[in-house]
Amino acid sequence: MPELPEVEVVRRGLEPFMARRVIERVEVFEARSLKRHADGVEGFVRALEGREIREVARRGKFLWAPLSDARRATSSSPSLGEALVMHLGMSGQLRVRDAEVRGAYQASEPHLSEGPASDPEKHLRIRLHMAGGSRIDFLDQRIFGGMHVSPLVNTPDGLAAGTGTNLPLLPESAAHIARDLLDPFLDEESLVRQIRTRRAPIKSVILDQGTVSGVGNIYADEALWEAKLHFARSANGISSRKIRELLVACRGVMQRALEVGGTSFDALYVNVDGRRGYFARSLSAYGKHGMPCPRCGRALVRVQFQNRSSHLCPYCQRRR
DNA sequence: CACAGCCTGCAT
DNA sequence: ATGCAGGCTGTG
Repeated sequence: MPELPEVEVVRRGLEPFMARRVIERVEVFEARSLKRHADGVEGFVRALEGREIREVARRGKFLWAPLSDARRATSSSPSLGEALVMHLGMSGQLRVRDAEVRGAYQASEPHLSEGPASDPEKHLRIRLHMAGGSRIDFLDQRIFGGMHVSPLVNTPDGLAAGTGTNLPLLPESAAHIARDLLDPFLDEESLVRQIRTRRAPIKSVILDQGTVSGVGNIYADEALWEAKLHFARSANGISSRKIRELLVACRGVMQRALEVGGTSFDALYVNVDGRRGYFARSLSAYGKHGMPCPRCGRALVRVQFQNRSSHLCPYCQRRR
């Protein structure tokens, strides 16, 4: 389940193969992967073929690639350009096929201890052929992710929109997404204040991408465990100090995951070479129900919360 | 703010 | 056959 660290690993992997390269040809094998694209498969292909990608940017779990302008802006409809937007959803993968990378992929294959290598063509939904011969394959088992082309709009604060870009532009379709915890322009004190105005359970608040982006179920449970907070506590009943502690835990766990290539909890998350991340072995709470809490030794539990699993230590993380 | 629905693969 | 996994959108 890709969250911020996994998406950032993918962004870094894509950059050398997409930035300042022209998209020569686009193949769409699954129209449902373009659900969020306004004018259909043909429109998507037309919007991309022959256009150059400037860079690869990320905010939270959203990736986008601003396109060099082919379409001229008119005075009646001034345009800031558009971007190819990519979201991995639950099970999306972006894989680079290139002589260089294929070598790395095959060399790494024997280290993929868990299970056989997956069929590289399975669940192939979209393929971008880049000038220079590399291919970007979008694979997605569950089709929760996808691609679309969206106009770019100004960031409300006029600052760079996210990681990998200096432009104050982000896709209209992702304009409601808040800055993430690895964003240098995140205003943390105002985030703390904003969180404390909410009455919802703290876990719901940190999973709300419009409040702070990039956190998903895995890192939410890890950070709540680290900060010794119960998921169901109302955000407005928690001290500013504790909220700050939680955000530090969130940033820390995501930073550490990023450094080792992300978390591959099951076979669904891999980087652009098809390699898994190593952070699963560092998880303290997520998926550890029945095992001793690394802090107090009592058994961790898994409970249902808002139709999702939450993992916690009932002793360290009490409601009050 | 809460919840259904989107999806497929795998476990029960 | 049924349930579970869950990021995000759209509805109430």
